[in-house]
Amino acid sequence: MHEIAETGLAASTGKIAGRAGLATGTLFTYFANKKELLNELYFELKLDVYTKINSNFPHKAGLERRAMHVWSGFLDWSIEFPEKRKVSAQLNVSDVITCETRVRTAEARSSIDATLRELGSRCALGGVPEGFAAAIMASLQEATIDFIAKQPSQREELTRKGFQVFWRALR
Amino acid sequence: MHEIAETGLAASTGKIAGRAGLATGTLFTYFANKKELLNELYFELKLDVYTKINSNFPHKAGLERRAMHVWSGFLDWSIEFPEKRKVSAQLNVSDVITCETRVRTAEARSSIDATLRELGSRCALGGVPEGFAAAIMASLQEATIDFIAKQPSQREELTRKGFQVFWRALR
Amino acid sequence: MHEIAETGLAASTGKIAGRAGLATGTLFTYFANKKELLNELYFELKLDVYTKINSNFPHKAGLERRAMHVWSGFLDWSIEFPEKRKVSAQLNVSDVITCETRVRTAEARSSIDATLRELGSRCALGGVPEGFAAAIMASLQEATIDFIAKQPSQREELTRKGFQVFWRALR
Amino acid sequence: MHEIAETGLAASTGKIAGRAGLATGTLFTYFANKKELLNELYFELKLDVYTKINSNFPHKAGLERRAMHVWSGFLDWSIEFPEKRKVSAQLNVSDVITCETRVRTAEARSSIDATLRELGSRCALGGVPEGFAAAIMASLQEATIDFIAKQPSQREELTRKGFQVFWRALR
DNA sequence: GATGAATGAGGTTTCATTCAT
DNA sequence: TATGAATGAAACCTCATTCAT
Repeated sequence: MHEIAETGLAASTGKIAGRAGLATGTLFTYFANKKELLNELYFELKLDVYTKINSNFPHKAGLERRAMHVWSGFLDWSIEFPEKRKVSAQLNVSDVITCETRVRTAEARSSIDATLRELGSRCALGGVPEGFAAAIMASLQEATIDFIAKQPSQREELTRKGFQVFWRALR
Repeated sequence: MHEIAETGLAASTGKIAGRAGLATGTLFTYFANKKELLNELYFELKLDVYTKINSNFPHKAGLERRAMHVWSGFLDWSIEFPEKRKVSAQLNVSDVITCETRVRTAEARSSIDATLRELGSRCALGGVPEGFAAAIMASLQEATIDFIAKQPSQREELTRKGFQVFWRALR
Repeated sequence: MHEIAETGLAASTGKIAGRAGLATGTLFTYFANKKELLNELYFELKLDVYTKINSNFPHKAGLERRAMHVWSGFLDWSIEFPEKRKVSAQLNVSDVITCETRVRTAEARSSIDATLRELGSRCALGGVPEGFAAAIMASLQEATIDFIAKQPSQREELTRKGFQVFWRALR
Repeated sequence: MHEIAETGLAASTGKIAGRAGLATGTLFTYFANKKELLNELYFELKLDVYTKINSNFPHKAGLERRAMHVWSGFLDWSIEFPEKRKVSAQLNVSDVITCETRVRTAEARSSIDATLRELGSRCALGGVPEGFAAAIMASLQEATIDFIAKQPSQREELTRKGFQVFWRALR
């Protein structure tokens, strides 16, 4: 992850192995090839956020509180581990992530998905396609994080304002 | 652009030259190196949307009408020229676009920026940082386009709903 | 042998070990290196045919009968164990078989060599170099086996005709 | 060819390029990959013998003279260019030669094939499968060449005796 | 004796860029 | 200005062999 955060997805397998304290060839006793390594890394990173968000999820709270939990859970993680977020985002837009990996990560979302689905179905706009609410949250989060990265001092305020944008939009 | 849309940014200079009806070496009489070529391409693509949006801009209309113009201008362009949007997006997240290019593209935004700045300053949320409204619009557009790509028949409705999300959020 | 028959001499030591139910490293407690393993395999295979041919050798029969015994002994073995023949042939043309191994295999030929030497010395052509008759038999056998492989139904006839070619040539 | 004659088919593309006075990469402007290079080499070598044999072919002579022409044509070439023969033989038993290449080489045999087919059909043994005579000649040539390589002084005699073996066998 | 993770040299192939024509 | 063969560094990956357990 460190190597990719610095060099991008084009980071060579040799360098990646070196960073991990391994010889070039040793890498391939753990991963069949580079693509598999990247998919595994993506899965690990996604699992990391999802686990964090799921861990103290306010299952019994109202929709807004739950939505806010998802919102700030992802934002906090992104700010606490900027490398993780950066690499995760790069992998996400790349074309190396297979369908199987996407399915595997989706399976780990559980409560997050339930909340977003509920939001979508009770949306003020009337019927929106499955996943629209989730996509909007994700896109707004990306925008918000970029701003927090530029102005870390306003983190709290931007986190709140970003969520307001999201909440007002859908409710 | 065609070559990159098909192959990604890793498209070789040789193939790119071939597509353009040029010999490998001739490419480098027009561009000093690949990075410059990609930056120029990005600039051209951005100029393309911005010119289109600016061309019939309703300067005298109210804020909502102007915002809607920007919103649908970008969406229409994305749907009419999917390759342009795809390549533009790929270049945008890559690390080849230089600071200079970003400045150059920003300069071509004129009326668009004015509208979005106005929206930001008159935002219902109270003070938001410079550029926040623009970033939110861009991120919501990305999300909306992805959905339209999946369900082209609902293009009109999704365009409208997406804008509602945006408008309700900020006003 | 199985692994090499399928993959060729480039079969990796790891795969070979796996086929034999051994761990990668264990292979090297039995053979110092890959070359030694291949030489040993070649020797075993040659010993296998030679033992078979020698086992029921008609020592007291006439020259033609003895020659025919050698001829069909090798052909039968090749057809009964196609993998053995294939691997043996591959090793034979490769450059991994050492001089020592060739000597060791030659030593196991005993009666076969005696017969072929006799054939050479009583050859209708007058003096031919030591080993010429043996080489001719071997080469004709290769050709014959290739044809039997293509047309298994004519095995008997081709075996007979091949021997006729051989016998008429030298007598 | 020189590199492969010395090192075998495992000769690295880098070394092959170096021998030809080219940089590693330049090789791949002439051949798409190593396999194609080897196939092309095989074809060239085969074309070389066939052209030589066909060039002064005694079309009007009797069967024996024509057969002898083919026989000694190949033997002379093998002895004059031992590297060509060695590499050609190695390629022939390897599994890199494609079906297409085999067809292409076959097309260049013309008069040679006609002679061998005639020999097969007028064979003293009665019906033999298509190609049997050709296979027998090839195998006997291999054996003969190996002996000439060991005893170059007896080249003429061995060439003659080898052909006698062949002729007596089939007629 | 058996194990298998670790090693790193070496293999093939790609590609941005140059430069003589 | 146009060409495209030539370049060689660098990429990914394999594999014979070692050695601590």
